[in-house]
Amino acid sequence: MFGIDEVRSLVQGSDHLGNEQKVVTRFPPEPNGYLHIGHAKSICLNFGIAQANNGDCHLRFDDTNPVTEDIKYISSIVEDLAWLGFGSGKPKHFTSDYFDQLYEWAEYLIKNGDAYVDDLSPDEIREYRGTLETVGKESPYRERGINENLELFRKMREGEFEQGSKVLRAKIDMEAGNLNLRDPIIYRIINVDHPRTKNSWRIYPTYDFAHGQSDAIEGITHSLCTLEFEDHRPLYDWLLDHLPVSIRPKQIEFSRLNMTHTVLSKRNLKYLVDEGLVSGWDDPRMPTLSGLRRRGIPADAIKTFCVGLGVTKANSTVEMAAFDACVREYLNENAQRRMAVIDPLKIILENFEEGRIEQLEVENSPKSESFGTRNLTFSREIYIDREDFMEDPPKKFFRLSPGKEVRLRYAYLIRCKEVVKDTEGKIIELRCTYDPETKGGSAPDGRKVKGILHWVSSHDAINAEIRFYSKLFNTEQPGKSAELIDDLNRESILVHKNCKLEPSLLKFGCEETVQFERLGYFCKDTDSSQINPIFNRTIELRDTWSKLNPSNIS
RNA sequence: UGGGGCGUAGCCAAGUGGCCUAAGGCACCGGUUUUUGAUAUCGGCAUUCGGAGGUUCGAAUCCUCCCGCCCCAGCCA
Repeated sequence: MFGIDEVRSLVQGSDHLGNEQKVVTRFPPEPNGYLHIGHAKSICLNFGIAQANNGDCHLRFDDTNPVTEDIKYISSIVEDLAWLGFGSGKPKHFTSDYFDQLYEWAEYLIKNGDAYVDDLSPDEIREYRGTLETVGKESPYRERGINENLELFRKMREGEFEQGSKVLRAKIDMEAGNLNLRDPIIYRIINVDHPRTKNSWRIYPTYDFAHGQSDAIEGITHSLCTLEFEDHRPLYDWLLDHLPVSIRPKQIEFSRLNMTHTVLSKRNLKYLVDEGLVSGWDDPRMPTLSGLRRRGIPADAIKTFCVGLGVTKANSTVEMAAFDACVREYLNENAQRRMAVIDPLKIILENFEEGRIEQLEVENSPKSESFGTRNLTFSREIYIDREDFMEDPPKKFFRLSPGKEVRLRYAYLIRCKEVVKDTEGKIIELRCTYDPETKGGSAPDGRKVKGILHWVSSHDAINAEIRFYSKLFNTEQPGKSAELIDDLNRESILVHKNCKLEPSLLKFGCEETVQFERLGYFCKDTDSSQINPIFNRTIELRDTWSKLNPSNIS
């Protein structure tokens, strides 16, 4: 087990390096999906170590399999990476750029008697490989002559053989306990054009034959990868030992990020998208970087979270609450405050003159004066949230109820005089009075008012749709004890229409997350338009009250 | 009776033989402050390090055995 500092010292104290060698790491996504928070961990680790050591970190697309990869993913990956604050904005490294070198090295192996062309079928290869508990047996083609191998391999390259009919294998040890060493396939025929090399190649190197070598070509000193590649390290080293490479990258494994209440595998994420269970890769409920961004989570909050993660070899699952805490901590310091009413309940202030409008200058954040101030308008008719009024309140409810007094944030103390209902008995309006002596919210007589409500003035409030997002799955480990779909939280999105916002909110951009006081953090959604503003709830505020009295929250 | 890993509080995780009757964060519980039931702040939360033996004056740290969990039988990465 090792911590991030140990990875750093591992890097710094590496004896496999020459004294003066610069540390170079790499982040090697395969262009076949979108980046998610798990990738962010790897990104922050790799780029972080490079920065800490005055080194470099290469974004390298590991594009060795043209059947699953697509060029369209490259731009999203580059974009997400740049959003996080890493990379130059344009991709510079591709495994496919090394196909010529890789091919040459394959011939080098053949010439040294370290690789051979195998005619066994895929089924036969599997059969010959043996099982976890029984050794494999050697292919009848294993002892072909070097010239025959060379000739066959060149014909493979020329496209003379059917896909699946031949492969190039490293000649290692069919009896090895580690299956990866049982003559691993290093080149296979794939009669498919490559997104970048087009129709130049009919054979493509496997991950095992491409990764370490690409590392060597780029001068990568530390190749950090996830635990499932531990078994591949002996092969990674074997290949480098048998090839004329000048530098020796070192593979170091650490555990991938797992989080509760979500899924972090391409397969499951793709399933959610393909089945229409979410609106797309950038659905605000998705743990993808594009989804988190759309939900309003700042890149810096993600980075802080990732830097704080343990870099160890223990399989672990981080509670979503830890991520939430990180997001709240960041937003509490950096987000401006505004007021918004989700479910408007009209209040008429009977003693406030009709037609009169008052301007109130209020701070944009209690955290720092540097956020500046804005004006709120106050008028005879205002809205509060329906949830903040109870006709027959429980004991500790200190919001508004008949006869009670509360403070309207930044404005005045008001007292509820009368509840107006429609014929159905639904409350449609509250008649209240305000205390003119309490402008700004403090009473000259020093009387304490515990309840404080957010509000907007009906005079200039704007209408908006607000989408409340919550965890995508109800269970901590979705799909563990049921089908994935059964664990889905069917209420992970709740849309509220006809919400009332203070007008200054119109000026905010999509990624400028603001706090709606007493409610949470929100940001404008990309679906938003001038006439139809839409906001996403990024995350709710901590709420001790609803936790203590869940039944009091409608 | 294949190989490779991992096991410190509900979660993540420091710790590499003595200052460990085990840091820190999240979660949780309780107090204070508060014009956000937010924030801030204070306090509580492992006599114990998967278990059992052993070595040692001294062990989470070293040794032995045992138990549990994860990964590997793609011409995926």
